[in-house]
Amino acid sequence: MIQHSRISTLAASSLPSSAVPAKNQRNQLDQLRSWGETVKLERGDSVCREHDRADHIHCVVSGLVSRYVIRPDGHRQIVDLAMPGDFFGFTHCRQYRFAAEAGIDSTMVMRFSRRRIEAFAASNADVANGLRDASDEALDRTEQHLLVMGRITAPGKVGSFLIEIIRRLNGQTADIAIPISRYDIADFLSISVETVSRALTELRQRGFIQLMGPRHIRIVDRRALEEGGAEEGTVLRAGERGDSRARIVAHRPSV
Amino acid sequence: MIQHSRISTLAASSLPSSAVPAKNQRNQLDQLRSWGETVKLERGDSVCREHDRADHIHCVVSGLVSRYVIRPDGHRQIVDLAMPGDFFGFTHCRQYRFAAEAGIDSTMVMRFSRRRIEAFAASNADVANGLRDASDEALDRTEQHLLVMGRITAPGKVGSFLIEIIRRLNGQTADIAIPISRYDIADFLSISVETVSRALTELRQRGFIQLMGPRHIRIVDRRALEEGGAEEGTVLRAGERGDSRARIVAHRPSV
DNA sequence: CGGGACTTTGAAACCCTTCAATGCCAGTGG
DNA sequence: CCACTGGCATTGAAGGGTTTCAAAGTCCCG
Repeated sequence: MIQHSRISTLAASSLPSSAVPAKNQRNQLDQLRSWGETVKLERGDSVCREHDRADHIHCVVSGLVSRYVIRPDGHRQIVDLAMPGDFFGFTHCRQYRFAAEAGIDSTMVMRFSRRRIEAFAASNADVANGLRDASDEALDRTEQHLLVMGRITAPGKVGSFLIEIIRRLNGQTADIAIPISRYDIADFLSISVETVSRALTELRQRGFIQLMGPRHIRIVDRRALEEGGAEEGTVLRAGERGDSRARIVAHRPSV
Repeated sequence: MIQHSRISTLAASSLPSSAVPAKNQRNQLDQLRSWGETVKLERGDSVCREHDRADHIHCVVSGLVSRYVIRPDGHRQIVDLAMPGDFFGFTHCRQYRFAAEAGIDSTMVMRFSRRRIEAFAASNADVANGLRDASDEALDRTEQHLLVMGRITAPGKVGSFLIEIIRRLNGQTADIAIPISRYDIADFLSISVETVSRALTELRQRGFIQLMGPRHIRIVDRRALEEGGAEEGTVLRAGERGDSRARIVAHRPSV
């Protein structure tokens, strides 16, 4: 569905092969790649803070980066989960509007000086278009997040989240090794941790997913997950929805 | 806070003067502007549909454009409100992921052939960077929407929405002429129409806003609006929050 | 003047949040 | 080796906010 960025070749040397399409536009991008500094981070290590001067563009090489804000009431809201191949740090503001930190250990992040890259892009269309692609990808990603946030029920949000994660992680199998905790999921979806847990339990009880472990989930009925539970075509035993005892009677399974 | 796009000069001839910074990068952008076709739309007229082939990039000249999806259950979710100077249609997918239609009468939209503009950008760094700026602006806009969606309470969402709208519309005065209906606000915030109405009523009763008419609102206490209601520093008479009878006793007003 | 779209308000049901408690597991130090 | 600690996950119960259903009011326009 979503194609890959031209500028992905930037990090080609260190990205997993699956994330790097073989393209021929590495004209001057090779030089650009040499400009990147790669840093290795442990979970919780900061990439940048809110209100820091926005003078770098970042690219996740491996691991995971959470971008978030802390609200006045102390709540954390995660606005983006950047995974290998994802760029972040694009903005028109002088300061970053979000903090960013590694979500798991051994996260590798490449960063580029905005000043240098802008100067380069000013006269090099390839670089400029590469940046544009990366920005467009970030936009697609954010819009997808917005769609998930727009779901009304918690099982709907969590289900959409799982599908999106599996799409971005492997896209092939129905098994997910969720890279983040329940707390992270909660802050990503703006619901409470308990609700995340209950939603997963409900999805399991309805037969939509299997929980092999806290971080290991298998998608059983993708369609039902996308539709967030009791839609047309889904028949509940007792007719009520939302009750944790409700179960599927008839449904067409799909990966 | 959010700076302006280089490519804004594209529509310079028809944009309101306030939206067009005087920049010197109109080298070949003038030519590009001539490529745009401008169409005038009435409320509800379609700009593009979901799953249409994504072969145009659009720019709102005047009026307002809603971008949205219709969910399987019939719910409409608005993911973007594009206002004068805003570009939309950026995506890596071959098809648009959202429909777009005029939100008010006499909306003017400029559109550019993606094929032509891509071909031009491939060798012209100015155009490529202009497009990148426009994409970055769309990203900032979407992330802002995400922040609003992340608010927990309805008054918080509606309050943030009002502040964002006034920022994008005029940014100066405390008065807003809301360009959309309660239904649109509801679909934009993913809450029900009734809740939007009740939230506005509550914000009024608390003294945060004044309702001069359904579409005419005045911000009285911007700070309180940003913080979404009962935060520290806000003292309610009876101690409870959320009761429609609750009122502010002491608070520091600000525009 | 009636129709239709929009807005507001009420009441009941439902879902989520919050508070609380339990269980699990890995890492640590006695 | 084992108790202990801290982070994470799950579950229960109560309260509160939102949705849903219903109805009334407003405004514009044909």
